[in-house]
Amino acid sequence: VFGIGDFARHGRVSIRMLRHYDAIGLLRPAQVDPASGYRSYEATQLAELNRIVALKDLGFTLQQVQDMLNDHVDIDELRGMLKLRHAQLQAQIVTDTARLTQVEARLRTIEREGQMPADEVVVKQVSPVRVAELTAIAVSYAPEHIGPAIQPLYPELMARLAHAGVPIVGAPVAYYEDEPGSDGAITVHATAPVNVEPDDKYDFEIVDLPGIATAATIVHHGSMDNVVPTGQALSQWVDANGYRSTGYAREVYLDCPPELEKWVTELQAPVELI
Amino acid sequence: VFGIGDFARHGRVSIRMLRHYDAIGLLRPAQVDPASGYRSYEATQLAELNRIVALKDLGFTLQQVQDMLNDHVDIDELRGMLKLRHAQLQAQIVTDTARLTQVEARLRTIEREGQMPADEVVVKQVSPVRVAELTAIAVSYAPEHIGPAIQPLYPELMARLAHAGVPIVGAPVAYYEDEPGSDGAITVHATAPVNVEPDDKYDFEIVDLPGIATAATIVHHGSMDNVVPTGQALSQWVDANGYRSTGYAREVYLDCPPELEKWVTELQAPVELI
DNA sequence: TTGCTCCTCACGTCACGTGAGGTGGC
DNA sequence: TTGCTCCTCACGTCACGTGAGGTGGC
Repeated sequence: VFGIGDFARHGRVSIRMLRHYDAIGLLRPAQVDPASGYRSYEATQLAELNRIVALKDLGFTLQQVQDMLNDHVDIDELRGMLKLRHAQLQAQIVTDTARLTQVEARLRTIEREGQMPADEVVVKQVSPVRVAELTAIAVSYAPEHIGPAIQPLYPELMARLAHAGVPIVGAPVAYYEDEPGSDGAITVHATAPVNVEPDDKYDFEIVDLPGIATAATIVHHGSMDNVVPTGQALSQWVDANGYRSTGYAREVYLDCPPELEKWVTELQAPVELI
Repeated sequence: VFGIGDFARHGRVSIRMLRHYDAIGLLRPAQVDPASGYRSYEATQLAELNRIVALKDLGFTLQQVQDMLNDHVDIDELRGMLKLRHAQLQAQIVTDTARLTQVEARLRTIEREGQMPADEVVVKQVSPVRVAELTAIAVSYAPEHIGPAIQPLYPELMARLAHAGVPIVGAPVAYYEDEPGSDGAITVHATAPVNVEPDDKYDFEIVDLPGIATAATIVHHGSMDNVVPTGQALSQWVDANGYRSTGYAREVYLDCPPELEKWVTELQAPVELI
């Protein structure tokens, strides 16, 4: 029979933990002195404590451990809990591995440039959105072809939306697709988020833009004429951080004041790991 | 310029997070309406928010992020923080991988036996301890040779300790080593923790038992004559959970009442991953 | 007038760590 | 009498989530 201190030492847990497990009913001492409140434990309780520690080490909460040990879960629930934990651990390892790669990329940048990278790139999820759009075709993805193709579309789209009385509910988005069957030509889509159903009466398309499960994003400041270096920074980041690009980046026009150098745009490149 | 809701949507963070970042001074809104308290953000602040999110995603605390962004850390500190994070992430991945293996082992046991394993094995660290010891030699590690070799040592050790006036400060421990230059013979050590310096006057050895960095442990109930199945359960667990045994197990005699069937012993097998 | 967006408290989370202040037996 | 072990509160942790209760402009 052990005092709480000896029992804690043998079980490699803290005294505070034993008191906590007592308080929540997870592991009650074999004896409690009624006068002093001193707890005492029996040697056989060490097996019980080991069971608790083992389950806790797998990452289960104390509540889950308690349910498992008191047979509050049947075999199928138990299997389910283990499978869930299995999936969580796999996901955790995947994201930690990605983090590790990013930390390494930052360390390399520090060694090379003597300072922290500008931290501009964030990987996030982009949700689906319904937009009104006009399209045009550019002969290539080169900026000198894209710009002239897309620029006239926006004033026209805005005018048609205004004329149809359809309000814009978010920031305009541009996106690009390969023109099928054509050699290097690009379909450019100029869009603005709306909240209406498709209708033949409109002189623009209503399209549901799918979400992007994993998008590497960067904020571009200034005129879109100077977007190329920002786009390059984005693809370099993607390459250096264990991702691969899976398509053309969307452009979200967050702020488009008359002075072109004050524009703020977000580039959203769809990517996947490794 | 965005209201807090729009800004949160574009940054894929919650409104609550923006308020929190305002409260702790991490990201202040560009404007706050003095009358209503309404916050507003500028498009360019999205780059700032992205920087915060990127560093947070690497696992840094908000305090660390704040220090980094406000240049409260120089380049060497920054490198140090990144290297520390790198090491932490590696350690995290290692332990999560071990957890994953253990969850898989449990799932296999459930499929095979229709119930949760008895959860007896725990991996923990064993700290160094100073002991008084007597030794003997057994011709092999077989239980029928070990038992007769070690059993007489304990009464003798206790008697000599009592005679020397040296108090025992913990549970007795037995450990085993290959007898060098001999074919399969084992040196058996019967020990008890003490708190004295070595001295020629003692008729027992004072030895500092080293700690065990990684020990797989199991609690054995009952006489040591029946320890074999428990030892087998332990080595099966070690094999099934991605570890490898690196030596003989220590035996810690937690409770040794006169009735042999009430003994409680902990086996501590030194192991390493994979 | 009804929605919608926004506001400020303030409690809850999870598993303990860490004092503060005090007691009982050698 | 001094250490030592043990006791019971009770606050702090970290980054928000989640109401409660209320306000201002279309």
